[in-house]
Amino acid sequence: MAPLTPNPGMSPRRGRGRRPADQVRAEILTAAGELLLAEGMAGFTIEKVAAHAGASRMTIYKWWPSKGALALDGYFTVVAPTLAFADTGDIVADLTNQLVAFVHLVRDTTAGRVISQLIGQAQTDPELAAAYRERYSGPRRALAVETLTRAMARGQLRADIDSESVVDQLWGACYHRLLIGDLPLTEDFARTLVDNLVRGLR
Amino acid sequence: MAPLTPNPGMSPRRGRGRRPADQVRAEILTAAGELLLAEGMAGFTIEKVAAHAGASRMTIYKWWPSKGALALDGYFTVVAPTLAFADTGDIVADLTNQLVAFVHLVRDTTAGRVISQLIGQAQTDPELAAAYRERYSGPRRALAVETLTRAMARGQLRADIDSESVVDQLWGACYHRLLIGDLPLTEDFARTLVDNLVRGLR
DNA sequence: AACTATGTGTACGCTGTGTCCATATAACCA
DNA sequence: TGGTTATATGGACACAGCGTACACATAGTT
Repeated sequence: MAPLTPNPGMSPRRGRGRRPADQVRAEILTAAGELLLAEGMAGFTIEKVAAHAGASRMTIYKWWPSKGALALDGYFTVVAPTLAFADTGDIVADLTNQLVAFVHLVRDTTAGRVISQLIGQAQTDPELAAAYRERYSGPRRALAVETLTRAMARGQLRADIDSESVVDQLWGACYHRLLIGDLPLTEDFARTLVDNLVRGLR
Repeated sequence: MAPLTPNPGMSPRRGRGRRPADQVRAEILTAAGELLLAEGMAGFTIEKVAAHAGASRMTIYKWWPSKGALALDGYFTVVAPTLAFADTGDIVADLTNQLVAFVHLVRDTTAGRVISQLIGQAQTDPELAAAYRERYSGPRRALAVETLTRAMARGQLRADIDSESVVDQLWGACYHRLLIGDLPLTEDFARTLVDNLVRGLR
């Protein structure tokens, strides 16, 4: 189980001495992302990242303040953010599509495990938590709120809705199943979430 | 910052040799719970638990398979489960009360930090994850589903609701704010969650 | 009184962290 | 072209925590 080739496809290490900073940074980030996808946060150590990048630990400590920060950077390097949020004018369809896409990302790729472990790590790493909010959850929440607000303006939803709370009831519900895992995270579940909210329970 | 007295209120250690198993187990669990509330998962180590319990690390390794398992046991020892779920016949009031109580538990006591860190740890500790599901989230989810089912039988809610998904949209939404923390977890938020779902968004 | 189960103290090796040095060399500037 | 500076490198260090092993002490049981 060693699919990670040290220094993949780069010019071989030249021994001691300085290398271009950007190149080193790029190799470290790639190595971090690959290691994250391959082994998850459990096997993610500064030492391993340094080894796979053919770099020295000192360099990593110099550029990243914490293990979590490096992991998050590595994650974004490998998994493109893809923050697009289609707005076709049909809020129910848009929400459903977005949620279903999220469910597939989380279930059918390694990203789900990585996300959950990043969130897990963030519970004891304030810097990582802040970085995660700022770079990941924040922008995504903003896009969803924006879409909901437009739907309210179009009259597809009540105008007095607290759209932030709706985000928690859609994506938060998915994260709940992802993180606790007592029930499966399925496409049907995603559709049911939208249906419950839009139609109401009674 | 050393509020934890070693071996609080127990007969003093008697040096080497065997002590009653039940007594040792009880002292370890108490120490684990107190340490957890005082320092959170970050400062929770087997060594510290052993020190505060006046016990040897070996003993802990003998009885608990992992650090997470010990933490969970310690948590339940100090924070009583309190799984009661009032059923007054008014489903909206019952859900709201239950959610508001949860919000207060999580915000106004140290339990919130501990819960979030236990969930966080569970992301890389399968044994802890299983124990958490079995002993904490599972029973709580079952009680909520049961209450929802009764309300459906009484005709207060539609009969074709998937009550499991509703649980995720109420408690899961709270956990979302607890774990991500980009928006505050307030009593109003809890009320809004119930309102959104019951009335529907349009 | 003997036996067994179990807690205790101590020591060891392992992994990972975070920090320090001296050295080498790329990038920059005169 | 040559000197200066920034930065990457290897290596070493101390520290913490985990998990294990062994010998010894003693409570519970027969």
